[in-house]
Amino acid sequence: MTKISSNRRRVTLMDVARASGFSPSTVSLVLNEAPLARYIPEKTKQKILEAADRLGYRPDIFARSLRSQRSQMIGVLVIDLADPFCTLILQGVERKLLPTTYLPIVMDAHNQPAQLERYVEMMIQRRVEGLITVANWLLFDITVLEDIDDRQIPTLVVGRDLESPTVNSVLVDNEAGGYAAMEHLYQLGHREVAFVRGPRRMADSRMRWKGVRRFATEVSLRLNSALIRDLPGTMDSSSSFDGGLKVANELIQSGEKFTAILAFDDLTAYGAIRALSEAGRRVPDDCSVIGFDDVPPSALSTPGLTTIQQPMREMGEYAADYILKHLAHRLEDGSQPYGDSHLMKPTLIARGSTAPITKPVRKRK
Amino acid sequence: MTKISSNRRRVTLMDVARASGFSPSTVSLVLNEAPLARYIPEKTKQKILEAADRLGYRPDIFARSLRSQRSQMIGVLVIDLADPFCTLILQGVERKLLPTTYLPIVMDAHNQPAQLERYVEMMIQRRVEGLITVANWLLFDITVLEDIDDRQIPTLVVGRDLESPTVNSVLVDNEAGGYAAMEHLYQLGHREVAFVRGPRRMADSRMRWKGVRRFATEVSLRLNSALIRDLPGTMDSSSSFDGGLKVANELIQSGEKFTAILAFDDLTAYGAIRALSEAGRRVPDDCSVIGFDDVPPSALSTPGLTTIQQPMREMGEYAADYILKHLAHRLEDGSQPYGDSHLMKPTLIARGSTAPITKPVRKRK
DNA sequence: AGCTGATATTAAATCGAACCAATACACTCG
DNA sequence: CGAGTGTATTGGTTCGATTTAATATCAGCT
Repeated sequence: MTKISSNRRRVTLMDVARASGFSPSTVSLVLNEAPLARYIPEKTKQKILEAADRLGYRPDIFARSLRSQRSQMIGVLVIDLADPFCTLILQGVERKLLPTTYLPIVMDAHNQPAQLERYVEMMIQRRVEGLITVANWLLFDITVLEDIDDRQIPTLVVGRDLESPTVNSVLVDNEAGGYAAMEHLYQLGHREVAFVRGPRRMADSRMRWKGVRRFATEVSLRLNSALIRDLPGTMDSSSSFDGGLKVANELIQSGEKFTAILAFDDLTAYGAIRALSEAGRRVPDDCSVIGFDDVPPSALSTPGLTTIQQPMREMGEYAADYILKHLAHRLEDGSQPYGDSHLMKPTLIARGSTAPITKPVRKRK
Repeated sequence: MTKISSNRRRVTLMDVARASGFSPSTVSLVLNEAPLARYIPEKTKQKILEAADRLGYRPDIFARSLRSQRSQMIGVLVIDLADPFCTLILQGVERKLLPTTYLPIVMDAHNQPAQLERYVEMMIQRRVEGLITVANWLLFDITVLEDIDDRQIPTLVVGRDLESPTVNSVLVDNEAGGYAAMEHLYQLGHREVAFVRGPRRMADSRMRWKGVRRFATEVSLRLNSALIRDLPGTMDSSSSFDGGLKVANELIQSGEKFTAILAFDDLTAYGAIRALSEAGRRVPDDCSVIGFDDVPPSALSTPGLTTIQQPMREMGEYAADYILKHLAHRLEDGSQPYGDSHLMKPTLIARGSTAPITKPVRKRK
């Protein structure tokens, strides 16, 4: 029965030593099940364990860290906590770390690159043993991570391909996702599809588009270039709603006919839905809309949003596993397979925002 | 120009001492601007600072913590990170802590009381200097916080009134919120309002209802008891969508006439909207819906959700301030004004899900 | 008796910074 | 001239656990 001591002073290893009649060294060996404890008789061990338990001994984490030079902490740097994308990945990381002795330290850069840099500094100062960066949006300078690399801290980037030879990453197979989204619309009968692509510079957007085009080519579908638009370049996740709204409005204004919109991500899709609604076009009756990500609200809105689901929790778990693996093998094998990026399969989630094209599109003005 | 050293070995206080020609003691005094440093001439200080900078000295946080018995960490225990309510509070906390030397340590209980308990243990073990608990939903056992109190760790609960004499809290003025929501619907002309209240045992729900009734009494409006329903008791935040869907369906099935729904929170409101939609009733044309919380998706859905906004970031900031204040005065004045709960003002956010009652309600079957 | 090797335990060094008590020197003043 | 005060610096201890090297005991063997 472990008892929580309510004494004012901390219970130290020395106290346990005194109480059990052995030296601090012996107590330490026993409590840590160190190799040297193999010759210590069971009877002694019992006495020590009993004493430690009775006094409610908890090793002082400061002293232990100082001596062992280990923090037992893994930094998780997130570009924006309010972005559900980040949150879900975080939950995956946490789930994997829970049964270990490692503690995730979460820092939120609030979409500001400067914060991110400062936080990397803080992470180093706090001596994190590994670093996971969730930065789907920010196009940040890779030099920030050089310090990290310098200190032999295993690092992984989630949700973005850094195209750096020194840092590994895990992300969704954007091309497969783009392909699946286009395929879904095509199978519902849509031939005139409008596209709201992500910012030009984003690798994510380029890969998704590549998938879309690959499918179009396979079925010999010609894409109308007047229906292809990009979100503006300087964006963070929270502004993609506004971007989607604006670009969809332009599409509607253009007068080009389309029966579906394939949006860069869920928030962009919601912006498009708002624009359609304001123009008097119903979703999905008058126009289907498909997103990308499957953030939690997508299941709750009416209509539910059809989207390409990124396995975010799984990506978080992969990240944590990656770090743990490297931490475990750090001593025997220091070399990492650098520049690797692991792709995970996306899944189409069909909800209410897409529908078969049955009747001819009503034109309203 | 601060240079990041890339040497294999850490730069220690001793190194700076050797490089500057002074003793470690002197170096320590200067770098910490300790009281005793007042007699040290500027010239010496400059030399030491220069040496420290040149070598890229960073104090070892383990050693410092051990000696000073301070972790410089503040624990933030969150009932569910995926809940936007928690996320926003977290951002408030972080914003306040950013300019300080304190680091927030976030732990996510994933809606499981058992986790919460385990995490409190971990927090104590990691020696957090303060604790903020965001637990709007969970009706957890207060005994968990007893250990905390025992150790003189300043603690604050956000989003729930614990009704405990030993722990303070900050939360929104739920009664004022309920009042404002009802007032809004009334002013739009709604007289037949349906209510989806929260679980009976939740203090939040009771207070909101009190506000609703107070307004109704003031304008002599009789509430139809057939239109008053409760969400089931055993719930977490993620299931309130399903709850809202189910209860709203029951209301629709009941055949009672109503022109608006006042929901316990935003997710419940979204559940209700789904139910209405499935029954062929449009929002807000056929029925207005109002929520409570103003979680981020509420602004993005179509129609946007009218709701009572909780000042979540501000509550987070208040919490951080509270802890910082107590930490600052810990030594001179250990006594806390226990059992206090600070109320913050909610704000009505009118969006597209509520509308004036103009035409008579179409009845569809 | 002397040696080996397994068993059992501990003294002492270490991690790096903080800080109290001590020292050394230069002054001023009665 | 010795006591007192302010200025400048440092030696040495402390925080609490880990770990290496060392010591002590005893059984078994030649």
